[in-house]
Amino acid sequence: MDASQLTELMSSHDFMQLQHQLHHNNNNYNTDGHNGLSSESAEGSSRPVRRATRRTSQLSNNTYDLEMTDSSSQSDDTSGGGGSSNGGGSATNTGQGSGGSGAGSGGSLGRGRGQQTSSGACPSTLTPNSANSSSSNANANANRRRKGALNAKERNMRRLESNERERMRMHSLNDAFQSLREVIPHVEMERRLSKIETLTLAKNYIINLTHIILSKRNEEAAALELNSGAVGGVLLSNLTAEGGGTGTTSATTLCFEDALANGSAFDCALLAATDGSLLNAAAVTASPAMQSLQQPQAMHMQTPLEQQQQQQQQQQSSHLPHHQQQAIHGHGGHMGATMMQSQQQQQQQQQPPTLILNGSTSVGVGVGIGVGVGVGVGVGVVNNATSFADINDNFDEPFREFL
DNA sequence: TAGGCCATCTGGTCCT
DNA sequence: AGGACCAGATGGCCTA
Repeated sequence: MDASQLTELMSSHDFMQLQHQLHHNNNNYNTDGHNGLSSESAEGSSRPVRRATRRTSQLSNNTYDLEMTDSSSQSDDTSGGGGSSNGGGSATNTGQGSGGSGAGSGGSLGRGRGQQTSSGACPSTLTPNSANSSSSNANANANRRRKGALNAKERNMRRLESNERERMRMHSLNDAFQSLREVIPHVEMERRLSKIETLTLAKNYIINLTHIILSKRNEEAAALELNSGAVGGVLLSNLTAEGGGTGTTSATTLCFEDALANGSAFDCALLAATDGSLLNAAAVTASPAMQSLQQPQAMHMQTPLEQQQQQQQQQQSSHLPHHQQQAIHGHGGHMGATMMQSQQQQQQQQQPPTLILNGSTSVGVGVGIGVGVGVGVGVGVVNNATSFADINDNFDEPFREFL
């Protein structure tokens, strides 16, 4: 898959096609999920290597002359960078800075942030000149030169510090981009995603997930009506059963981590049981690409037949007694006797819905997880539960209504 | 060789 | 006042 194809897919928001492409791609690009830089460099992408090289080289080539004391070239021109002995950037600024109408000043005018008080002239360049004109005797000039010399050295130091901070800031930004690359499902490429590609894919992926959530929510709402008030599988919705004698609604947990770790089929059975019974389950098909981030060998696209079988299983399970349902397909670390006890305990309380995003973010305490071929009942106890209201504030529509 | 992408420097602006 | 943020400029690296 080349860049043009990827761009086309990104523009079409077609993540299913992306998944399909991924399914046919045997490349193990970025499958470790954590060491993106090293893995990519080992797989032929030169960008990470180049970045690391440039990090060190730039630092070592930083030839700022901290001993420069020529106030005529530095104190009078704060924007031209005359004292800088760095690369081409400062060379260009030397010609533009003193003019006050260089590209830098013009570019800042276009920023939406804040107000602009000048229309191109650089105010900072006037301050040293005005200070210079205020002193007329030799002592004052000498003091000014000494002061200017100190200012030059100090400015150089400040500039170095500022450059270092800017580098660190950009590095953190790039690290964030890398983290984003690692969680976005995308078709393997011989090179890593560029920044713009990463952002575009992330945006489209969020859009697709939103659509999935909304569609599932609609399905559950329809199922809820068919079941005459029975509480069905709920996806990120805090449904409260008011009819059918079902009592209160327990927490609903959507554990993407479980889905990712489940292997072949990663259909989340989302349970919202009032008394622990499994009434319905929603199958959420996670992205194979996302799954491949943690399990590169596993790749399973749910076929229509499998979906039908799963629906049948779900329907069968929905008629099982409580104790039998608990025995169905327990899942991994979230299952077990103690978990069941915890579930019963937690069912005594009305819990907010829980959203676990790849094991890193947790909201509230969740009860009821079923992942895999069948459906099951489990208890997911989420540590470090954050205040539900606080988390809710971090979500924008349409997700806020789900929480 | 042109174009894309990136890292870095730099100065301006805003915020605390 | 100092730091964060931003955007322009520049040069290097890579690929088609």
